[in-house]
Amino acid sequence: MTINEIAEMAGVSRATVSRYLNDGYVSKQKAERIRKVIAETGYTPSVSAKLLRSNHTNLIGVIIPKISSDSISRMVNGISNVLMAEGYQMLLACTNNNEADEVRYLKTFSQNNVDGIILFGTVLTQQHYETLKEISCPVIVLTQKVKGYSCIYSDDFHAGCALGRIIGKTAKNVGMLLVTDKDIAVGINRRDGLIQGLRECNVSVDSKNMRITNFTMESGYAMAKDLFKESPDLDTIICATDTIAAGAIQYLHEIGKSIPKDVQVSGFGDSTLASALTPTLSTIHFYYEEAGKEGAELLLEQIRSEGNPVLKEIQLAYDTVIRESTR
Amino acid sequence: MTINEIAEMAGVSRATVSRYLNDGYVSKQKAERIRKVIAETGYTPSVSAKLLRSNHTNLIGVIIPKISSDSISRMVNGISNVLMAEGYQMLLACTNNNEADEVRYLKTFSQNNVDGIILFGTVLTQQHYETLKEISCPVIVLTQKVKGYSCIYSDDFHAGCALGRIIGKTAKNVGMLLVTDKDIAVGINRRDGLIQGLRECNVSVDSKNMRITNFTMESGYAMAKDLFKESPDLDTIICATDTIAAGAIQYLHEIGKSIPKDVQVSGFGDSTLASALTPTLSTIHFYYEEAGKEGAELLLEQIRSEGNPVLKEIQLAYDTVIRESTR
DNA sequence: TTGTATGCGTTATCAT
DNA sequence: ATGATAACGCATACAA
Repeated sequence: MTINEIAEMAGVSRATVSRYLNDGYVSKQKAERIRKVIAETGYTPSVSAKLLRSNHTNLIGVIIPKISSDSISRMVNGISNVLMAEGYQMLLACTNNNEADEVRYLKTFSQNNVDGIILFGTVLTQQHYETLKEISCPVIVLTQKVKGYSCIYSDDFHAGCALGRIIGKTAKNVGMLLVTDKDIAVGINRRDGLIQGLRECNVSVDSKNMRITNFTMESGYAMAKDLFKESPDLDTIICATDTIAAGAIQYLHEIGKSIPKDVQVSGFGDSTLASALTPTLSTIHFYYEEAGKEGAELLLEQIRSEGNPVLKEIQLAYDTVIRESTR
Repeated sequence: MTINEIAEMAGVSRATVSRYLNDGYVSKQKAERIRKVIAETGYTPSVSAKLLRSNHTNLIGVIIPKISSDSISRMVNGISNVLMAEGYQMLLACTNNNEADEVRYLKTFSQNNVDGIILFGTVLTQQHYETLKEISCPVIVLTQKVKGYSCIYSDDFHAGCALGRIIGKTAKNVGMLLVTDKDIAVGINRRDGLIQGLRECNVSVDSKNMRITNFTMESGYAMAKDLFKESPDLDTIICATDTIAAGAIQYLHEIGKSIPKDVQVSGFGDSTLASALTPTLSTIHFYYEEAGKEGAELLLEQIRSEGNPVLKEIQLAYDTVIRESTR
């Protein structure tokens, strides 16, 4: 079924059918004839042909570091809802934390003429910046603050402060399970916020009691073990994510430490995991779904106002969620 | 940048450039000239235009019921890896368990000329079958067995048997936390397998000790509560998914039951959750990532052999994973 | 081996 | 209000 056949069947020109489909600037009678033919044939216009002319694809590329993450899937969910509602489709690329793949997908998406890109930032290299510059469509960055681009991020620093202030009240010997400081939001901001909050309670953390994990439960377990080999008398383990905390808790169970009596533990992110753990995990709640929603809306706004780029930075709120794993 | 400009700059016809890009049926010298110009300009062919002619998009539509699920994200990961490696892109649509949306996305994808569709089946209605029939591109169904379509599914029934046989050895009063029996794989097959396995141990389950949950932790919690109000002396809770089991465990902790001494608990799926819970959860491991991989490969095979449709059913293996939550 | 000409299904411009 | 016609960027049958 093409517009030509419809036109012929309705006894009008294809231009009229096109107008019927778009402006609607058609006489009552012809409109009715066209309507009928379309209904009978079940004709739907070719998307490719339409796009060849209009030069936009209604496709949005979304690049995420991994798919099996509670926080990421919540954000993607927020994005997806907005996009679908607005008639856009979501192209999802997963890099499995491979920075080079991030750059690669950035290029692929750009070549495929997506109307916009949402990049979940983790570590942003020089490569990233160069590729971003070459890209013609709007890009917005999620979870990291990056100059020159619209971005949505959480207030990791102050969330860390808030959590640090609470935990600091009942902490003496603190160990920290962190992530690479190449990740500004999670690696640096959370750490610095926590340290600042603890300091306000006159608690300091010796750098020998800090470990870098790679975001996984296994690595949380391993580094907790390592930490206790170094300092067996730790009474507090602060983790950069809930997943890491889950690994730490596993280890503490294993060596028979009671949580929070012997050792208190905290996470970050308020994942499903956090309330399923025993004891339930004290953590920071971020409005991830909201972040995704805002991100998608911002992108759409940017797409629609082509020419005058609307650069915006949106910082989302957080809540401290105190459960059973802290004293 | 269009193929015309490249042709002009290279001093050849656009047909030659096109051939260079596709068949490669071009003389050395001209090929070199073209290569150079393309390298200089950074030209990439317009996808839309190419597709208008060739009528295929290199796009694969994937429809999933929800994104924040361990099993689903593992399968999607498997799919994604294969697709990306083969130069396809993945269009992801999430229905949030809304059956009508499933049908809607099936149509949308079809209209957008995706080359193939992977449908994560949950509940398949008459609507689904009718829409599937109208769709011209290959479709493969994941996690459910459906006649007339290629599908990949786990052996839920026998997995249930195996688990039932093990748990049956130490069970007397069994409660079950199930899901709707509209979901053949999870709702019926797992249940029937479990019951069969238990029966082999001369354990039977009273239907008054069964509850239907809606896949969530909250619902697992609520139905466990409901179950114990009915039968306070249950010594075994068998759940249709790990997530449901997590909710049940939460409730058992709350009422002070010791796991597995007082009550043993089992799940299904071997999610990350399963090893993070306290006690760690006995469950069934399914090769989800493998399922996704096989699904994507099967779809690609089907796309490439257009005309003679290759209908295949692949049933994946399972492992029983016995951890601390069972006796 | 190369170039010319045509068509893919739309939309937009221009007359009428 | 409507229809003819030209573009969009590419691939391909055919001619050379």
